[in-house]
Amino acid sequence: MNKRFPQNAIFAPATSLFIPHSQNDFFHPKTKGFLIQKLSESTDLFLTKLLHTLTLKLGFLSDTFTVNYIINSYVKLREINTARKLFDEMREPNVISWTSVISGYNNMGQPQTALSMFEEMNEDRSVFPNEYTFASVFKACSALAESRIGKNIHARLEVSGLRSNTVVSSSLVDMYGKCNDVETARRVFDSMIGYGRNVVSWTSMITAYAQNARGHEAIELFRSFNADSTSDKPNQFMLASVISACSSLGRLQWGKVAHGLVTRGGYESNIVVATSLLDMYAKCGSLSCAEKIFLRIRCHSVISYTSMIMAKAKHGLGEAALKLFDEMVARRIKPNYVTLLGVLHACSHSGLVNEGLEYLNSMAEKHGVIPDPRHYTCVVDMLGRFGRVDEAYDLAKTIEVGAEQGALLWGALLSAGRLHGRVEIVGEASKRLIESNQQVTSAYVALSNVYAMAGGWEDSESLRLEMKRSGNVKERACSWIEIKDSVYVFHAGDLSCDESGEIERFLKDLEKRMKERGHRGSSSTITSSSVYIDVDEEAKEEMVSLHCERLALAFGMIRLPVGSTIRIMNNLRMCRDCHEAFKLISEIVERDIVVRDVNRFHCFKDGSCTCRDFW
DNA sequence: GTAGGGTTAG
Repeated sequence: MNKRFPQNAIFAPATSLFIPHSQNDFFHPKTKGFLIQKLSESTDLFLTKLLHTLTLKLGFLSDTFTVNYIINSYVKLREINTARKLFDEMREPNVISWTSVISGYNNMGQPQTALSMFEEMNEDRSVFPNEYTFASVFKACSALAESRIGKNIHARLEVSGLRSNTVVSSSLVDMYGKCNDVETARRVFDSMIGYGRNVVSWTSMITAYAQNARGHEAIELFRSFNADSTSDKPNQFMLASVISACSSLGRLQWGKVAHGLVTRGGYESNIVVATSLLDMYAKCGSLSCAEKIFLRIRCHSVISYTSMIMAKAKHGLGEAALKLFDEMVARRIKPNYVTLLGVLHACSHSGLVNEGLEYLNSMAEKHGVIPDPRHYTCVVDMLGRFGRVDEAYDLAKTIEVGAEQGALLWGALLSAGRLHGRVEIVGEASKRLIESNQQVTSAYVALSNVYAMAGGWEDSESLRLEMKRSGNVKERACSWIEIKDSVYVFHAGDLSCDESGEIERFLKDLEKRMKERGHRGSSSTITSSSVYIDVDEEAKEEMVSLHCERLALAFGMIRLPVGSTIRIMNNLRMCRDCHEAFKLISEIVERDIVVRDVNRFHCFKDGSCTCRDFW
């Protein structure tokens, strides 16, 4: 029998390492080192299995230290079941064995199992979680967005005395952020000042703000990070979050500064960063810049395609969005439910109603995405916008939804009913909305109006009183526009700006041009404020809000000639029957951006920003 | 000397 190890590829490069030559050598301490080294390097399942077998033959399977390496090798290769089996066979798993498997479940997208293992570990009594374990467990809680469990484990962490650890605390900040408890996230973040924060801690907190619609605080914190002399430089994780905050705020200037930082940091080729940039440009109104970013992405993902499809859909370019979807499928990038939402939005916002229905009916079979209530809501909205209210209602009735999504579904139908003067549908949708218990003011107002119209004045009055008692009062709607580096806010109903006469003339001109292009007028066409007489309260507010968006646009365009800085914010969106207006506006704005950006893009005083090349 | 945290579309 040949006592030597076979001279194959596994052993060949290891000349500097110990190579066993005799039976006794198998048990030489260096053999273990050799196995461990190979296990930690392995990126191949066959090799790991071979090393696993070798470990068994050499009698090292009872050695916790060595087995941990095998477990981790399987975890890296995403063979979680094999790792778990090996773990279950261990005589004395230590905290590292437990943590490795918990982390493995996290990596496989099985946070629930990760948490079950953590509970099992706590029952064991012979082994105790450490900082590594807590960090992994909070990551599982983040993935589940389950604050009840997270808080419970946080309490255990405090008792354990392991909280003064940057990694554990950062994972806590992230966990609270993902559970929408931003205040607690901030408290943990503030408490970290005693033992140090790093770029990950800051990113966790910035992300907590960015993902909870608190973009201004995200940007403010990013500024503090940059001002803090002990901080590192922002990296791709932080920049992606910051750019996302700029998108949600529609602040193009800030987004461009972040783009400059991306360029300077060398992160432009990072797919996540690039996707966040394209989304930012699209949401800040610049579809052409978004497209430039998109075309520069070398290795596309489902998210980059979905973002671009969404961008085109929101800008009223339905057919272009659908073309992009075809391209994506042809490139074998598998669409997911968000992509299909984008496709349906594209149909909805461009009047491609039959195409939209076709996508809904074939998406499961053709793309393996089963339509969920969000897709149906989108189609209900689409049918409603284009007057097919009965079909919308019939479809809505067949959909089983939870309260939150139900509010969106019936809200869409409520709008449709109101838009097309269908009192009975408004009544039904309002009732369903109120039943959903989602504090939707519009439902109370609409139902109250339905009662009033039917002569049920007492019912109407009591409903309004109930609304006031419950404090169910909607925030005042507003629109805003960024001009140079200032933001102008327009509140619904506030038509008092100095230029109102000029704006009025501009709107009339715009309306005329829309008519020339064959646009059909409707209740939400650009009009003067006088049309609001005899419109119900809620509809009036909605219309004023839409009107103000146009005021904002008009304001920017009248005040500033082409070539100066105009920026439309992300709440500029397609609304019913206004495609033509939107196209006109987009044309003007897009042209303006190009002129402006070629000449005026400065990110840094030192001139080191290469972003100019981009333009 | 083995295990841990942060990013993008909706």
